[in-house]
Amino acid sequence: MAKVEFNIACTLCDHLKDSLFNGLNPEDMSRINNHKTCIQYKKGQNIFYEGTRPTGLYCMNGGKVKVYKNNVQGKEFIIYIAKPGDFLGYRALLSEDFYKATATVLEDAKICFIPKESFFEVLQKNPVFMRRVVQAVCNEMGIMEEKLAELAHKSVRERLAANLLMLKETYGMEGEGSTLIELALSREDLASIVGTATETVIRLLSEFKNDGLITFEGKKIRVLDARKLAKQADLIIA
Amino acid sequence: MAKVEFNIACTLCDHLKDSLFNGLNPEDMSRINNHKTCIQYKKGQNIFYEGTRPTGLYCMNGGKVKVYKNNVQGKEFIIYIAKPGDFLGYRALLSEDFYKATATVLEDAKICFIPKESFFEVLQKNPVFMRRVVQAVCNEMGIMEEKLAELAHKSVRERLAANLLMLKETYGMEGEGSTLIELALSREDLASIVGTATETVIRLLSEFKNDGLITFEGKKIRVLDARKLAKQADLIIA
DNA sequence: AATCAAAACTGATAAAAGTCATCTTTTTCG
DNA sequence: CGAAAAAGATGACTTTTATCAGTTTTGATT
Repeated sequence: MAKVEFNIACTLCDHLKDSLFNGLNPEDMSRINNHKTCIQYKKGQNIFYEGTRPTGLYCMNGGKVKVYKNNVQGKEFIIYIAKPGDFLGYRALLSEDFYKATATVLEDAKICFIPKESFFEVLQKNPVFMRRVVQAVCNEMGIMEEKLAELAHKSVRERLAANLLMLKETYGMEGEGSTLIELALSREDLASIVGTATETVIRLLSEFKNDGLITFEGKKIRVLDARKLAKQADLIIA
Repeated sequence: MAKVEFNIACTLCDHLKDSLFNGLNPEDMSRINNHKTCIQYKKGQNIFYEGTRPTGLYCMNGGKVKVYKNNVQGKEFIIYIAKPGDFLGYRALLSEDFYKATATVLEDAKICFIPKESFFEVLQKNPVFMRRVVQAVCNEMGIMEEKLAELAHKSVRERLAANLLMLKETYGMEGEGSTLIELALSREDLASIVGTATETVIRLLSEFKNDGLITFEGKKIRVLDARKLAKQADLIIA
């Protein structure tokens, strides 16, 4: 499981359009580009650990990474799943804090590392970029507030349904016709997203399947009836 | 319940030292000061509503304000309780978004309103201030991640104990000897903080009281045995 | 002080979800 | 390929917590 380096110019990156780096002026772009290190990771490898200090920013070029916290009993809660174009570990970096979560590769990933100094330099010189970062962070916060309320007052069934819909939206292929969740999650990982026990997820998934709301395609899940699923999630009434 | 204006120079504000405005240069400080409007609110009044657009930033000068989301069935989840020195509503403002929560006065409050334009002007002109705001936002996010994991995997009893300790730390008087939670919360509000039913909070509180962990003083709660409470919260083992 | 409303409390019950044990299927890897 | 491990699935059982219905207490108002 050795780390393999690769290289791609940021300007040629397929995911630049989805990234916060999009629209950066050439000077700043090359500052990022010239200082980055790009590494290929295999499934199961860790990107960073809870309790350690960030030394830079990770920028996803391929694959999927889960960011999660472990509680005392070793139970995992997945805070989010990073996809290409996403930044990783910026929260701890920007608040000059330890990592409060661990990041582990879910699907073989290509990730670029930008040293703290380079990132901060661009951030300080470029108020427009700073503004966009702030906006993204605050957006993220809004989503987390939503999740908090959901976790506090929705049943596991509702949360599972809601998360399946979210996963379909976020990791489905582009275009409206996308119904397949392009992410092979284990039942255990799904449980860690929803905040419940693995057995409960298994039972509910097979109920959803029996009711024709979803099907399993290999390790992936296809949403057959998004509307009924939304009803299960209590997102639409009646 | 008419709104009553008052005025206090920012430089003379008792809570400047706890605020993100602390350390602002005189020019920026007076820009904020000259454009602010300060209003006294009574318990129960609303500061802003979920679904509306922010037009500026609120800065707490006195009292307490709860920021919460209502779910479909009308159940409330309190995201945080703002105290003097805190900013209110900056998340939606910075992400150019609607308010995703409602703010209601818990204890008669004095709140200053800074128009969007003035705030953004200072933010843009002053990268150090911007940096501090970003740091605060990211810190807040770290706390919310913690809350998410707590909500996902801890029992109601553990969460209540943890929240009582948090309330003691945050709203107790300064100094180590502070054991009284300086905030008269109804059982219903406490339930909305913990994410449970009012009856459950009532039952657990009286258990905690019987076990000598807390006492009631009027409408307030005093933490008698923080160590045992931390044990109940599963924060320390054995 | 009497009245009313809201908040606090109590008990009974039911539903939801976790845990544990076991079994089957799939995947991994020498 | 075949053994071992991991993931998935199922059943029985228990615990936790929500819900409902009702009572008591407190506080506000006239």
